[in-house]
Amino acid sequence: MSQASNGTRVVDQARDALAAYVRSAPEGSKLPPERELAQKLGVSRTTLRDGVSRLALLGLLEVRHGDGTYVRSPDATQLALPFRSLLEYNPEAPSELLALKRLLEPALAATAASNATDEDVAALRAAIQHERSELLRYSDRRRVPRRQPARRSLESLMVAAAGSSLVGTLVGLATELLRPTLSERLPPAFRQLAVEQRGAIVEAIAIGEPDAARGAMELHLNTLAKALDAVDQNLAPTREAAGVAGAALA
Amino acid sequence: MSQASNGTRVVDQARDALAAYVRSAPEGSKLPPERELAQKLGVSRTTLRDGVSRLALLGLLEVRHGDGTYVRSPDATQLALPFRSLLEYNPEAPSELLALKRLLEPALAATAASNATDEDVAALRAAIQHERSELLRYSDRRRVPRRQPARRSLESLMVAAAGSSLVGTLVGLATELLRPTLSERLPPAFRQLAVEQRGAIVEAIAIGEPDAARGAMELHLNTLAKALDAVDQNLAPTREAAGVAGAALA
DNA sequence: CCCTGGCATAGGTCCGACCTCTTCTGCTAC
DNA sequence: GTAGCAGAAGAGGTCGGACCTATGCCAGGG
Repeated sequence: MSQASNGTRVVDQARDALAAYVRSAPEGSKLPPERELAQKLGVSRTTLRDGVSRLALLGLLEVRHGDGTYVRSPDATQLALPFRSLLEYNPEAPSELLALKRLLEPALAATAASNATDEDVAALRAAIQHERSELLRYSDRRRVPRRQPARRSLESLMVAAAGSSLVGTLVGLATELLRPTLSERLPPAFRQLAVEQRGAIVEAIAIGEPDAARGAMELHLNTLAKALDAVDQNLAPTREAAGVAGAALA
Repeated sequence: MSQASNGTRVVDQARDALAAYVRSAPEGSKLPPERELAQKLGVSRTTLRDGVSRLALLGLLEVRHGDGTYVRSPDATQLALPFRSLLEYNPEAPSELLALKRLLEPALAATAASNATDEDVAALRAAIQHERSELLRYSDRRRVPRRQPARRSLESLMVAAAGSSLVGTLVGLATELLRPTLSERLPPAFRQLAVEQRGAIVEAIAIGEPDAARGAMELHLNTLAKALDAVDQNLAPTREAAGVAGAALA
């Protein structure tokens, strides 16, 4: 195992024992009560709780007050926590997240285009259709309402279509961290263009053309970057970025 | 502040209070003892320790047994922890890490070529020279000795030259996680080629040619990927990967 | 001058008690 | 018979205090 794990501290042993326990347990299963588990591992409940807390922070466990502790599979949402604290210090975070997406997502879209199943394509189209209908319904309001948690984003579906890889996890992470900034700072008029660009990505994936998907994604992210830059300089972003997108589409 | 922070749990309040404390404290400063700090925040020492443990896991604090708790600035090393646990499950981790590096590092090398100062270049050349001498000294041994902690890797210097960005952090992270696998699974004969390829990258950065740096980095990573694939299939990697590198150099 | 030993202080672990929340159960009222 | 509420049971959350162990510092002896 990793050499960073061992140590003379009891809590590390407890954490490793717990990690081994969790590894062999099925997703969603319930752990024994803390008192019982502590006795079984030969440590105090305080120490056990410390170890549980660390694994919970890593997303391997979910602790529910009054109910129990459950085995979870870590995903981007859990990993977002450490990154969030890191990015809170940095005012450049949005542009850096976007830069990261520009490096990763074109490749991810290409992979998705090669691997997507019919079900993936159906889900992607449904997501786009949902975005379109949402756009129509709330086009006259300033604030976009809270999106339904059940509805997965285009990015997460793309990640699924490309296969759950490290790159996919990072893309999901960056997307989640960037989402609030985009919805706050970009004018609503931009959503129309963004949705259509995302639709183009989906269709490129649907017909299984990696290069087309890559190009469509690059175009989309370039547009977003331009818009964000314009907002940063207190300019009206609509004209310039829309012009860029239009020229590229022609 | 983040809405994920608040909650009815005492430990969350303590953690937030601590985070605020840490934010305003200078790097390297020492926190008050746990007993005192717990009383000051109005929570028990158990709860305070839980909060401290979480911030330590995020890399914002460093706890030293018998000494004290110190304020730290989070870096890639700290962020590596959650990722390490995530990647321990995945046997495909090395190839995925390498895939990530292939997406990020060429761009990073290009940026470094545009931004590197004379001091950066000097440090990069020194790092390469050190790798060369190390190669000579230990060329007849199987194991490469533990590298000096004071000596920074080519990657971390490149990150510094490119400016400390999110992409740089991720590259440093991937490099650190991948290092043990590479040193274990790649034959020692490969180090000679790798060092020379890295030297080419450094010289491209030195003369300020982004495209050359990008290309040199792509070549280096392609070679690594080929070699790793060959090892995975229990083949002798030297011939094939060296051939690829030679062809690309011609 | 260096080394060594011990003391003060810091974090690490344990215990046992109590609090709060969730769930389930069984009684009660309609 | 069913809907709804109250209580019990059991889970995690918090507490305070005791003791263990590692570190840093300083005095004393070589």
